[in-house]
Amino acid sequence: MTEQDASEFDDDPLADITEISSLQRREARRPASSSRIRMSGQERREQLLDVGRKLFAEKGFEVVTVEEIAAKAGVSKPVVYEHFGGKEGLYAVVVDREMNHLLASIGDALTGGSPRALLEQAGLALFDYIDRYPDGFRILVRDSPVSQTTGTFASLIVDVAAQVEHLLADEFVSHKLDKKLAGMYSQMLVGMVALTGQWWLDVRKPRKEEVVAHLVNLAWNGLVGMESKPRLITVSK
Amino acid sequence: MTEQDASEFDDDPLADITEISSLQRREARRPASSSRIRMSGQERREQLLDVGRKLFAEKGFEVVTVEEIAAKAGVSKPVVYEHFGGKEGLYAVVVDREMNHLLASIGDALTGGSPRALLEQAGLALFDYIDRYPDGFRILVRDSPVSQTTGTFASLIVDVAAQVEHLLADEFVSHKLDKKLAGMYSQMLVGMVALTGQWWLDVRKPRKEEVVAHLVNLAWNGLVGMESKPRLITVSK
DNA sequence: AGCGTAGGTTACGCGAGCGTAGGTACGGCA
DNA sequence: TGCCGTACCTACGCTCGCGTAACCTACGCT
Repeated sequence: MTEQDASEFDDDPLADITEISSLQRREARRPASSSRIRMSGQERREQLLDVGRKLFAEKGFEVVTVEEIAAKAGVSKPVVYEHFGGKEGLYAVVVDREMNHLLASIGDALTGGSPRALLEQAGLALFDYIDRYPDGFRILVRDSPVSQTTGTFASLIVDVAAQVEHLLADEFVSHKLDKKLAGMYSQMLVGMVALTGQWWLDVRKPRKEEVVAHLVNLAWNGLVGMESKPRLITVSK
Repeated sequence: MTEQDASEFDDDPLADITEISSLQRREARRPASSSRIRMSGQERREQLLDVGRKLFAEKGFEVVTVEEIAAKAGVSKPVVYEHFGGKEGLYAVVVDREMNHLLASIGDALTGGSPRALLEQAGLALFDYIDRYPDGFRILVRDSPVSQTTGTFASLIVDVAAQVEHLLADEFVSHKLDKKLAGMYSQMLVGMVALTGQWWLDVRKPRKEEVVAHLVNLAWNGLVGMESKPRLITVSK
């Protein structure tokens, strides 16, 4: 239990280095003797971001070490510090980029239409993002509801829930429903979607369009059938 | 950014010690000089569990240190090792107990009735638990969807989702719906409830019965209006 | 040829946190 | 009254991970 599993770091310093296609070509026509790869600053930066994203997604911020990141990138620690000033710096950039990726995707998808169409489009956009950048999504949901003390970073879920709350509130008032309920229902919707997304990340079984269709189905039916003062059929004990 | 906030540990070694009522009485009739408290093994064990639960809930497993736990309990590190063999040991016991608490609460509440009544009762039981043991709930949801590599411990959400899946599957077949969808819908329901629970943990604003009523309302309407082959109204781009 | 610079490297200092060895206070019991 | 066990302490060793100082080297440029 106290043991870490070994084989974390490979012996061959080249085995685990993330591939950068253009770079592979560049290195291919080199004397085979010079085994060490030299990238431009920009290339290295991008590569470190890739490596970091993957590791953070797998193990979480605290558990990942700078040495680990450097090793997987085939460089030594100071390189990481050179580019990002440390683990937090790298993490911050990773999170920021993913956040922008995601928000842009969803923002683009929200091109008018009926509320229901909006819902569908947002769902599709989200699942497209999950499909394309699973590691990013893993990171964004990981330190999300937690954040309180742990993460000094932005919390996706909280942000999204706030946005959804706004949209819902408008919809509620135009349907003569209590606006104060919007916060609660946004939590329900976001939680529903977020966990389903995490689940789909691993199973990938129904096509994402199908998942979104069911998601929308549940949410929509739930919302149109909504009562402002629902009663429980069982008496409170 | 790199700084930790100070004032983690108090100067007064007694200020932060968790109170155990029976013990306070015992100590009250002691010579005031002996400031150090001596508990029975059982008492100390329970107290350490209390302290640990609270800290784990606040900061998460990795961030909490054994010294911190010991300090807050008013003892020194070896005492913790004596009882639990380390941080992981203590954590394991905390999680195990909370898990049992919760499952017992919900299990007790599931005393037959219509499916809808079942849903309501389970919801009420869950929110009762959240209400009574907020720290426990925080811990149980924290390392839940993550688990993959990080947590060697049981994952509440996964377990619960599996249970819900079973219940749903039965219900689905009797309504001529595809049984394979049960897994997906269980994720939706569990995610919905879990995030709403976390949210309510902090705001506590609508009474829990009301929250559950809305939760059931959304879920129930969503499920009865369920289509086996929902279509998206927007064409897939 | 010489040299500046970009992209590295090795090697170390340092603090935090884990876990343990060995000793102390004290109450009950022969 | 002396012994034993239980609860608890101080003090240390060790490892790991962060961050930095100082040095290296290939390559383009004039």
